[in-house]
Amino acid sequence: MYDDLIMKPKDEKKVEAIAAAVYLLAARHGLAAVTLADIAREAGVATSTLYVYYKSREDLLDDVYQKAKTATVTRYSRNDDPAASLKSRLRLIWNNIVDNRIENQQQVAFLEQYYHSEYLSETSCALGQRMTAPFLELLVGGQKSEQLKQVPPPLLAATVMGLAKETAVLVSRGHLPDDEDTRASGFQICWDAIRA
Amino acid sequence: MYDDLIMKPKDEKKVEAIAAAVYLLAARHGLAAVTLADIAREAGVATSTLYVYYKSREDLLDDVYQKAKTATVTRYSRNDDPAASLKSRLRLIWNNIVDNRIENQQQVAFLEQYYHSEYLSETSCALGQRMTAPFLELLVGGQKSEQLKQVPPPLLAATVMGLAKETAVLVSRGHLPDDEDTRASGFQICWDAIRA
Amino acid sequence: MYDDLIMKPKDEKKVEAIAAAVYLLAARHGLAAVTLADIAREAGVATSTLYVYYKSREDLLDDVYQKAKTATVTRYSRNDDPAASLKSRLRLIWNNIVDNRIENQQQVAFLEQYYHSEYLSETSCALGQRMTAPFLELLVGGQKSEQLKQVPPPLLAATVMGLAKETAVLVSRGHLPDDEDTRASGFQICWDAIRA
Amino acid sequence: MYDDLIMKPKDEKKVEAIAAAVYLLAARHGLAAVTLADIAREAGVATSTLYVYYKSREDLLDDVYQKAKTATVTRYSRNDDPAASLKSRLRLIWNNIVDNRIENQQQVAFLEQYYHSEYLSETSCALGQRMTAPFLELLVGGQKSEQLKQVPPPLLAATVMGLAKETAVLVSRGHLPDDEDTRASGFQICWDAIRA
DNA sequence: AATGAATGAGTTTTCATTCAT
DNA sequence: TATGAATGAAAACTCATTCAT
Repeated sequence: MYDDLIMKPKDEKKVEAIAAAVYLLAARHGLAAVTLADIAREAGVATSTLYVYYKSREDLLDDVYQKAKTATVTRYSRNDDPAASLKSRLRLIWNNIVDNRIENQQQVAFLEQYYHSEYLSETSCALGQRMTAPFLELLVGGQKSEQLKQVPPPLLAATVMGLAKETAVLVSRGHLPDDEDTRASGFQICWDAIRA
Repeated sequence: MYDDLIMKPKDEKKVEAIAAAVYLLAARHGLAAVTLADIAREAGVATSTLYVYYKSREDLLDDVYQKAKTATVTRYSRNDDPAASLKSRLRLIWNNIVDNRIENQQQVAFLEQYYHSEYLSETSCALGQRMTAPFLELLVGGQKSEQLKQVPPPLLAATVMGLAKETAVLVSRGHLPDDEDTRASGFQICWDAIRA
Repeated sequence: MYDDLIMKPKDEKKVEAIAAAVYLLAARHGLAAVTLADIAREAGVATSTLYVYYKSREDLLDDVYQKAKTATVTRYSRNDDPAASLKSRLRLIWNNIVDNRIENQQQVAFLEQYYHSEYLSETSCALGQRMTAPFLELLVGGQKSEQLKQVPPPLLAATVMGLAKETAVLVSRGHLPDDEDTRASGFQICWDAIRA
Repeated sequence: MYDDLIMKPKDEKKVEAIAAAVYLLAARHGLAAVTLADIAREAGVATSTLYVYYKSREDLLDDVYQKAKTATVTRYSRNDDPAASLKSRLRLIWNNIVDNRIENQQQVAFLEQYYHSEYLSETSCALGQRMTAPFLELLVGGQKSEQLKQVPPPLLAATVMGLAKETAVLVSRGHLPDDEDTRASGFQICWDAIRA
């Protein structure tokens, strides 16, 4: 009965309003409690309008997830200068991750909940890996120049991202101030963790 | 130990079966998709029987959360020897955290989802902080003896736990082998991260 | 997620009330216009109760169809005496069909609409053929004794059933009186149609 | 010819495409399952375009019904020669009915479902009777010349039409071959049924 | 005339919770 | 204590219809 798996997003503004509504509501009430009626109300459209853009609730959330994931990973490498030193580049990336977590709390809250709550579509799953490939290459380069520990590269990557996340969470919850000291301490920990 | 949230915990076996069902289903299908009917079926009781043990769905999940959280945190300090060196004690704790994540994946999956998806009851929230207090004290002691970095203690705690988590996730997903090398590299990273 | 294809009818009275509601509403408003809320109201239960008995609207209608079809075909051979003459037996069957159509108009109305409106489940489809087998044998017997025309037996069966239906429809619509004359004329036409 | 039910029948091709879509979809999925979106897609127009031609869904179906009904009844008397013998004329009509049912299965499927499923508009209802009037007159003529049974004329009409339908259904379903024998047997049954 | 987009008013379906036994 | 059955409230989803372009 249905032709296409994904419907054409017609009005980009509405699609973005829908995504923003999902982020907000997931962060505020928890993804499990977010209904299509909530999303529609927050996005300023009728519930049935959501079905003009998406075939089902699952489709909607999956698309929003992909949008958010792409945006997030893109922010990780913002202002990255390939000519800079390894430590400088990692500091920038680490800061980008912390910034992203703090500035886009709602998006991050949604991403983490959706990641757990439903089996991601294969497309979404592959997406994550594709985006982190350049980051892995940077780390491998650091290992070759013997600046970083000779451990499995995914462990290095997980260390950087995990530590950035922990710092950001502490800041978001008010356990740490969002200042230069926090950034300095946080990255020092990160750098000491991975350097050779 | 038991407050009024739990109504008539006569049959401990049933309570455990219910908790086990919740862990399994949350890990398999995502907590948001777990219905009381699912839990009852998996636990081998009738749906209405759940109300013999709990006042509501929220109560049930909250109790299961507290059980899991307590068990988890308890495992963190298993075999801890207060007389041992700081590094030894942290290595043991780090390994305990990794072990717990690998051996009790379903429980951990539930804990993380529940933590995100709904506002924890105050009781549950306080629980987490109470359990980690001794760990924080250990770290503060390490700072006083100048073995650890002079940064806010929560940052040290988050570092240890975050890094243990990252290692365990890589192992669980098959990206790293579950062997001595992994443990050695993982803890080396952790120790370098926090040591002065 | 679901265990059984067909749920166990728990309260036979309710199942019958549901079926009766479907017959009544299908006859009154047309099957396409019958909603689950209508059925529930007419049957004196809550809408959600329908889902205690059936997995979906389709399942419900399919089960009601099978019930009605079985009941109908059973009525066709009511009081049939295998020892009676061919003509007597056919007259009885023909009358039974006419009676059924007149007395169970609602059921018949539902059967005809459901037959058209949705692709019947294979089970339902097979049912029809199984029930008419004895009738076909009777006709074949009549051909062997050269009392009936030597034409394909399904054509004889369709003739008897089709003519009984036409008579019943004329009576139901008030175009013919429901009396002995009508029965006599009607069966005379039928007998002349098939006799050798 | 056109009343106010039809709004702007400018493009006859589109109107025909719409009707064809209705026949096809009603036969394939059942009339109850046919949505305006389905019809539009099958007819190659936008859904809202249907409202250029019709005021509502009901109007659309009613118009399509009238078209189909007229076409069908017209086919019944195709090549009818008022000068021919009664039996010849009835044989022709009987064959025309069988032909129509076999050749226009989709149209017939739609007609029967629409006839059952919704109360026909008065116009549509009257149409059916108007079309069959000449046929009734032919039968009454046959009774006057004592060639046909002295029974209520509607019974004779129903007999002829009902038997033609049954034969056609058996052929359509593959239970009978579409050959001369089938036609001969079929009409023999019909003629024996009604002749005096 | 033709249509893509939007929607209100419904429909089916789900599920936590209650209740009689 | 345990449960099968029932249900109200709310969820997802559908679709005929409207409207700006």
